[in-house]
Amino acid sequence: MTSAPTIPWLTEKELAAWRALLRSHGLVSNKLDEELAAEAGITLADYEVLVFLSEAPERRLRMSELANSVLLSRSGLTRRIDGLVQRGWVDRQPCPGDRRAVHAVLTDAGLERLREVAPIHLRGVREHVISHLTAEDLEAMARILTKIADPLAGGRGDCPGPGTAC
Amino acid sequence: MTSAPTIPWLTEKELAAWRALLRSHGLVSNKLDEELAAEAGITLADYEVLVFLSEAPERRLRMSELANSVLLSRSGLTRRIDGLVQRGWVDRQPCPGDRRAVHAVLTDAGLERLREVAPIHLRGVREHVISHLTAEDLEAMARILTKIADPLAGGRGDCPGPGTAC
DNA sequence: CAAGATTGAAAATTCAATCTTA
DNA sequence: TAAGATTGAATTTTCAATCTTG
Repeated sequence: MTSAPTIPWLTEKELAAWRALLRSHGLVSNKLDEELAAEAGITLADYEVLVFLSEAPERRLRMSELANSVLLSRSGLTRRIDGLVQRGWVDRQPCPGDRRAVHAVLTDAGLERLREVAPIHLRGVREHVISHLTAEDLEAMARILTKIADPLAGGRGDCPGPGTAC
Repeated sequence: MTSAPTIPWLTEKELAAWRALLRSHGLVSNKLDEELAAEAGITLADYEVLVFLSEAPERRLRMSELANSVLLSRSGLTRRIDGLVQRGWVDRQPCPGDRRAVHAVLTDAGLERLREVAPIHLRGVREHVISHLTAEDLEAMARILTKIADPLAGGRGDCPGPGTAC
């Protein structure tokens, strides 16, 4: 075997770990989305928007920040918020201090809806993810996957943090 | 605090592990897709189809099986294959023994293209995933995420296996 | 009638262009 | 001029209906 141009392949174990990430995420997401649609009439994507807003200070976030959080393009988020506004779960408000920006705000009705739906989603997470793992597994999983995610999160963590203008 | 109807929340650690899965997958996928598009002019989604076919016996898979593998609806796969056929990387062939079924077959040109593109993708996987982890991390990651994925994979594993008709 | 695949219509997402404000 | 958000056009994905074969 003459030495071919070295291709930087991965070892079996590296490949297995990477593919397990793809596979587990895909299967769990599909399942949770399916269950949420069937039992609560809401998309996992919409649900996630409500969750992020509910945990933000004053239940509000700039469109751009929210788009980053839910891993969606800005125009994609614009349309997703359109739908949530129509259903009365989110409100659009001008951002005081920067008139270019817009805040998406979780309404009382949106929070109410989230409270109704959350138990269904969380049951799914427990059933399809948590229930298979030990406490040690959970700690390792969070630690390992955080090491992967952090370097890609634009340098700093995910949260806008107190330094964010407006 | 009067005992409210018990909502089955998750603990902090459970939530952290679950969210780390969502976040790491999303960030890595976006990054790899971006890099592949920029440097190789191919979508991560298309790339994955080529990979699955290249690893299948005789480089061929039934449309349904392939759709399951890449987590896409049947009609979605039909259209994805349309594109790959147009570019000459995949061929459609009747399935001998079951005339309802169709095989997607990786062409020589498709295999060639895959060989060109793989190094770019694998470099990304190494850079954004593997490089942050120890050997123990990799083993734990594969073990844990497999425990999550397996129960959702329709009972048996992922591979069609030798028992598959046709 | 059920299974496998495809098609047309609808929904979701992205890209490029636009509009407003910093 | 750049940043933030939105819009129209194009792409991608899904749903329901259809067509063919078991």
